[in-house]
Amino acid sequence: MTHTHVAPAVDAPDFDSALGVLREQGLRASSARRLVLGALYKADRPLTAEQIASGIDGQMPSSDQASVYRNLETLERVGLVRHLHLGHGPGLYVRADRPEREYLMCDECGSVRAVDPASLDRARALILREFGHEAHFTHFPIPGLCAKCAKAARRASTS
Amino acid sequence: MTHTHVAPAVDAPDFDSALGVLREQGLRASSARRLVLGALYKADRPLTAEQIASGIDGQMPSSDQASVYRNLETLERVGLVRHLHLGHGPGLYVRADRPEREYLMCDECGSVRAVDPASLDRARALILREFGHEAHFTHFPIPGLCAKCAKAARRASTS
DNA sequence: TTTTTTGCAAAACCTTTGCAGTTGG
DNA sequence: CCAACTGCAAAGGTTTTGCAAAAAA
Repeated sequence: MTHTHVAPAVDAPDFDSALGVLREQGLRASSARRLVLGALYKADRPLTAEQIASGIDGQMPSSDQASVYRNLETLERVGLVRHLHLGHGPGLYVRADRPEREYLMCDECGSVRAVDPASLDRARALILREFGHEAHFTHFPIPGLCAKCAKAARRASTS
Repeated sequence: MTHTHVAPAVDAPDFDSALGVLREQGLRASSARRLVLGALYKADRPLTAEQIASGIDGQMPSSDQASVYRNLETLERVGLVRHLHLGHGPGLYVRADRPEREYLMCDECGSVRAVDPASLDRARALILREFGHEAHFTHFPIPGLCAKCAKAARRASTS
C-alpha cells in the first residue's frame, strides 16, 4: 500500500453500486469486502483499518485485520477508496466517490482542517511557477501551526 | 520523539563546540553520544538512526540502536539536532546548526528537493491569509508531483 | 471446479521501554 | 561516589506476507 500512485475515483454513490464496480472489475463481492465497503459507506468519514476490522465501535460485524488491509489496497486500486496520513499514527481510509479535500494539520495541537482544493489553487500555482512542482495536500496535510497555536507562538516569542 | 515541538537550533559550528553545548547543559559527553554527533557532523546530511547506529557504511564505529534513538531525542531537545520525515520510511536526522531548508517531495518518483524557506514565503503568506495557518515544510515536505512527473501526468491525461 | 479470497499466524519495520550494569564527572 | 547513561532484550504499533482452508463465480 506504500502510497504509489492514485487511482482516479470511480463513480459509486452507494454501497450497491460499489459492489457493482467490483463485479465489473472481475473482483468478487466477498463478505470481507462487503464489510470493509459497508463500514466506509456507513461512516462516510476517514477510518483506520483497525476501526474497520473491529466493526466501528461494535456497530458492524468485525473481521480480520490482514484481510482489511488487503481489501483496502484492492479497493483503492479500483478507485473506490482513498487514504491519507495525518501525522504519525495509522493511515485513514475513506470512500473515494466524494469531492476531494485537502488538509491542514497543526503540529502543536494536532487539529485537522479539511478544505476545498480550490481554496489552495493560488498557493499551488505559486509553487508550480517557482518550482514546477504540483503540490497536493490530499494524501499528506499541510503541516504547520493552526491559527490559534500560531498566535500563541507569536505571543510567546514577542514577550 | 513523536515530533512534539521544535527546539531552537543552538550554535555549534563543529563537533567540539557541540560537545561543549552538551556540557553546558549538564549532559555527559558519553562515547555513544559522541558517536551520534560525530556521524551527523561528519555526514552533514540527513541520516537515519539505523545509518548512525551502523556507523554510516562502516566508516565509523557502530553502536546500539536504542541508544542512538535516545541520544537523538536528547540532542534534539537541546537544539543540536533536527529531524524530518520524507514520506514513509524511517525518520531522518541532521545537525541543527545549519540554515533551515524546506522540502518538496514527489509522490511518483520519490525525488526530494530542498529549498530556501524564503522561496516559499509568498505561498506561506497566502495560506496564512486564507486560513490563519502558518505552514512549514521543514519537518514534513510539500507532497505532490515534481516537474518531470507532473509533465508526464499531463501528457498522459491529455492523450 | 477453478480461481479468488479468507483467516490465522508469523514476520517486518520503525521506535520505545525496562532494567541491570557501566561510566563520566 | 552517584547520577547519568549504556547495551541488551523485549515489547509496542502499524502493515505485510505465507499458506492451507474456504468461498465466490
